[in-house]
Parts: sequence; C-alpha cells; structure tokens
Amino acid sequence: MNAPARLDHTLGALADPTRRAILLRLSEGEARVTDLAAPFDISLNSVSKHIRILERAQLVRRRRVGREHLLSRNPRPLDEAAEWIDRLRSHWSKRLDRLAKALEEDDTP
Amino acid sequence: MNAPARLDHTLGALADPTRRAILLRLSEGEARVTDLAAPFDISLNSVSKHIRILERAQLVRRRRVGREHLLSRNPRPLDEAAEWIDRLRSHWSKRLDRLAKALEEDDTP
DNA sequence: CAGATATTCACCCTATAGGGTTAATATCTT
DNA sequence: AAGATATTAACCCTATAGGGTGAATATCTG
Repeated sequence: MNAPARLDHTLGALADPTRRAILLRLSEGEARVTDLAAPFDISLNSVSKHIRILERAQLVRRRRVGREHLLSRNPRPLDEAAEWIDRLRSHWSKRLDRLAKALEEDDTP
Repeated sequence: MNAPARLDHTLGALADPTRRAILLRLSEGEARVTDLAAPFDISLNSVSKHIRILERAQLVRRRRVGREHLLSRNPRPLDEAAEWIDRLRSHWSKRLDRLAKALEEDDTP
C-alpha cells in the first residue's frame, strides 16, 4: 500500500472517539476484545468492527491465544501521521516552498 | 462543540488525499475554489464539497470578495490534532498512566 | 460430551462520503 | 442588458461507517 492510502486509513481510524479511547486503553498493554468493549455502551460486535478498522490502519495487531484475541498497539502508522501533520504545520508557519513540493510529490492523489 | 467532536472532524478531514493536497496548496496563501480545483481530475463541485468538509473542521476559512470565495488556512485544529497524536505517542512509548487518565477524561465518547 | 465463553459472520438499518450532472444564483464585463 | 465567470444547490449513484440482532464457530471447562 502506498503512503497516501496508509495515511487515509490511519487518520480515518483516528477520527472516532471510540477508537481513540481503545487506543488509549491499549497503552496499558494487550487486551482482549471483551476487555476493550467493556467501557462502552455499544455491542461487542460494534467494538469488533472498530477493532477491524484499527487493524486495517495497522494501529493495532492481533494475536490469538486459544479463543481469546489479544490486541496490542503498533506505533508505526501513528508516527507517520504525526510526521505528515507536523510537516504541514511547519509548512504553514514557515512557508518553505521547496518543502511543499517535496510533500506534494509524496501525496498527490 | 466539544474537543472529541472537533477531533473527529479534523482527523476525518485529513483522511483524504484530495483534501490533504488542498491544505498543502493553501501553504502558498489564499486561493479561490477554482484555483484549488485546478490540479484535480474531479468536478469543481466535488472540490467544493471537499472544501466544505475542511471548513466544518475549521481547517480553512472562507472570505468572499465579489463572486470569488478566497480560502485560507487555519492552523488551530491542526495543532490540536497534532497534540492529541503526540500525547498518545508519548503515552505508548513511556506508559505514563496518570497522563492516560487525564487524556481519557478529555476524550471518552 | 455438554455447556459456557470469546469472537466473528451474516444480515438489517440509516447517515454520510465522494463522485457525477444539470440548474440556479451572484457577480463581473462588455 | 446580455453574456461570461465563480460558486453553490439539487439531484442521482455507489460504497462505507456505525449501530443493531441473531446465528455460527472455536475453544475452554465441568
């Protein structure tokens, strides 16, 4: 998958409060689907779908142990998203037009 | 609007390559809808819709001058998004559980 | 083996994104 | 006033998000 599509998935996955809460929860370490679902007032199934979106974005990894699926964090895409945003921010504040060009070559749809 | 909803809009707006390219283009300064649409192979109307999404996220501001609508960048929501992501990142790397709690109070759906 | 538990699958529903086209509106220009 | 230009409005379409329910599957436990 190319960088723009990866960013689409990463930023899209972050654009939901339930998923952001799940990511925060994963700071404490691996957790099962049921554990991740516990704080929310939505069905286990819905949480399962949120997790699939986080997996597609590769923000979480899944490890099966018997009937339990253990989810853990994967910081890589988060780093890429932060990097993109920071480049835009510095670009907006500094107006470095050459950097702009480099960014656009990376990210023109 | 509360912080989680603002983040939803900001990150959602960033999760599209056309919109990211528009934001990059705005680094060079104000631009009309037509100018922003020029590089893309999609209808002016579609670009207009992308701009509306960027406006909803308050990433761009609109100023009307006669029949022209001049769009400009607004860094504030970008700062907030970067801040959220960086807090999660440091949380994931450092496991500062007290910071986690503070974040969650801010962002539980 | 029988039952409980963990998770997903297969559906249903509604709202929205992202694309399109054609028409309407507002403004500038001649 | 008439025509060109800039932008949005009002539709259509398809795909996906986000929620639900009930059934299927896999695994553990008595």
